[in-house]
Amino acid sequence: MTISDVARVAGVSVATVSKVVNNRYGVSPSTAERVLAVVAELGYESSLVARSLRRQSTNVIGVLVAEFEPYSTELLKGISAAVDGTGYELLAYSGGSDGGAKAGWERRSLSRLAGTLIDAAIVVTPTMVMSEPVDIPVVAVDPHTGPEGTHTVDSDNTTGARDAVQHLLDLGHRRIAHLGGRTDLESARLRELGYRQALEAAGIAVDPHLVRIGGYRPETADTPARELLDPATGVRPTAVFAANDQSAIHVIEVAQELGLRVPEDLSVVGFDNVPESATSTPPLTTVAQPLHRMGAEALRMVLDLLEGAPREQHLRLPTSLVVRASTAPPPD
Amino acid sequence: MTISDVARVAGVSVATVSKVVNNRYGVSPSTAERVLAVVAELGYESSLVARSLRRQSTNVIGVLVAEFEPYSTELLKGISAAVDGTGYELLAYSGGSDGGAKAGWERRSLSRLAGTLIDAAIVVTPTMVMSEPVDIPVVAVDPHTGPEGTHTVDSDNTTGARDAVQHLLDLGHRRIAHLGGRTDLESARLRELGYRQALEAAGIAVDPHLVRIGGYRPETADTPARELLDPATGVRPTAVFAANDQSAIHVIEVAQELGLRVPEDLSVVGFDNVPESATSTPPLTTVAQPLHRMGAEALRMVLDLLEGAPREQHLRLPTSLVVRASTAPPPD
DNA sequence: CTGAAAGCGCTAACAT
DNA sequence: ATGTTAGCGCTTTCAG
Repeated sequence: MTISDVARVAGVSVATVSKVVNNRYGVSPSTAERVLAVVAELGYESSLVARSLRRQSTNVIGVLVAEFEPYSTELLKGISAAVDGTGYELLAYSGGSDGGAKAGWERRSLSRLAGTLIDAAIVVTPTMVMSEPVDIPVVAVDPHTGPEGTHTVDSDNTTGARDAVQHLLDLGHRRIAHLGGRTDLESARLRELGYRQALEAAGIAVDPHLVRIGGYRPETADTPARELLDPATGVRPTAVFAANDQSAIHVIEVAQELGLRVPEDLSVVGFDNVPESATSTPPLTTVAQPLHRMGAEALRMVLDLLEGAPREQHLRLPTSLVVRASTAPPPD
Repeated sequence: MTISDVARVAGVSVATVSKVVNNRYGVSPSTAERVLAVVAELGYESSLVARSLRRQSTNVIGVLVAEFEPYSTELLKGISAAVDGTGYELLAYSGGSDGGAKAGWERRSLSRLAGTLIDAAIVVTPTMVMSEPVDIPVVAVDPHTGPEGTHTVDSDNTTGARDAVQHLLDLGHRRIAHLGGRTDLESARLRELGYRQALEAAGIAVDPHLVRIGGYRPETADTPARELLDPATGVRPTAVFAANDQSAIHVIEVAQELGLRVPEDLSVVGFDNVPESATSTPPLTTVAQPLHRMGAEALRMVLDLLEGAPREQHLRLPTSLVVRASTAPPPD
């Protein structure tokens, strides 16, 4: 079903059909009507691909993610709600499958889609500096290098992390471990920073054995979580602050597998407040990022960029602590 | 950054570059090496659009949704996890914005993407019969007309709904309302059927005043929810079985706004078990659909179709009741 | 082994 | 008002 089919059936040239479906001047009402009838009859819809190859603008915003997991899909919900009524459509592309291991997926995806398929892009947790700028507006959410280079939207990771650890300190914990995030992400660095700041402020030295890299994903968090909770490794922490909810939930599962009760024997705090954090057993205490709002703001920003409106290069939103049932005073 | 740029810098023709990047025969090792070096240096990545216009296959599976809300994103998580390691990439397209009101979005989106951009499609809650079959494999999740025509994946809506209502009956409820779903979706029809069956089996006549159309969305559910709970409309129900979680959560909000306590004054049951159902206050009792698995199965099915493997046309997965805190015996 | 040329579906100048 | 033509970036015969 191509434009040629329509042209043939309607007895006109493809150019005329193109003009009609794009409301261009220079076509008689009668022909336009006839063409429109054929379009409706055949159910013709112009190919996004062919059109975008020829045109400069497609009216679609790309959302580039490594994979569709709780974090990116929450963002997506916010973006989707915000795009409503703007006339733009959304195209979410996951080009970094295979365990999220393929570094540089965002540059690849951007090259593949930009310039043609999408007018602008929101890229979620890019792992690299977007050195060579593409020709379309790009907003990064939770970027690699933190505020610098491209436009970004993120939340106050340091303060959020400090609040999380302070909550554990207030409960009486002293041996607090940190299961870090992805070393290539600024957010992970800042959360660890907040962890260290909170401990220092409380006059507690950071025990290097209690700080591990969890990688943000359940699979990558498994080994470090076991090491942290293994009695053979040293004195077990009474609490774990994990760098995100997915790894925090995995810590709970590992703990329970090891016969530890949460929160009686071990307190666990996460980060993000994805909906899944409320469904774990016990429900997870976590630092909430305003993910829907972050998505909406990223969309707003990329739209402004598209229209040439001036924008601050960075937007940082506040976090808030959500206390649920995975934290309690330490044993003894 | 196009193939011509690479060709120029490498001092070869575009045809040669194309052969190199696609591992075609007939290129001397030395040229290939030189081209590859330029590709790496320039960070060239072939345009998905241009390539797909010329080729027949793109190795990307399309997921067509009206919007990114809790239901479709849960499916997406399952699809995303299942695509990992298959070599395919995912492109989720939301073409039905503007309140999800634009009927026929799935046909439009399919026409725009099929044949070029995507090799196959999973379409989520299509509102129309996909009469004119496109030339690519399509699997529908929770379709309009129920098992018929295209390949489908869904869950046992009738049994699930019966279980939900039976749970309320077991608690002692007799005046049980139903806030229905989207009339254009088979799932909504079947859930209402289950509701009626359960009441009939218990010897309770269905009160027409207690059955309203909620449309699956918070906005569309608002008015019918208020009518259901308005004392002026008649004797208030002691329980509401909503056709999905989003509208059930909205019922809880409306009830609380009206000064009703959930579950003391009003019990509420939802359907789907999206993660959000656990975060409402109180947490929602609901019928769980295996959404991740449904997404994974839909992907598996569409991949089999792509490879010409024979498949049953319909796959129906079981539901299960998840009892949380939004249900209790009726007042008095 | 390499390049010239055609063509995928469409739009935009430019004729007629 | 309509049609012809070129060309978007790429792959693929087909000559050289």
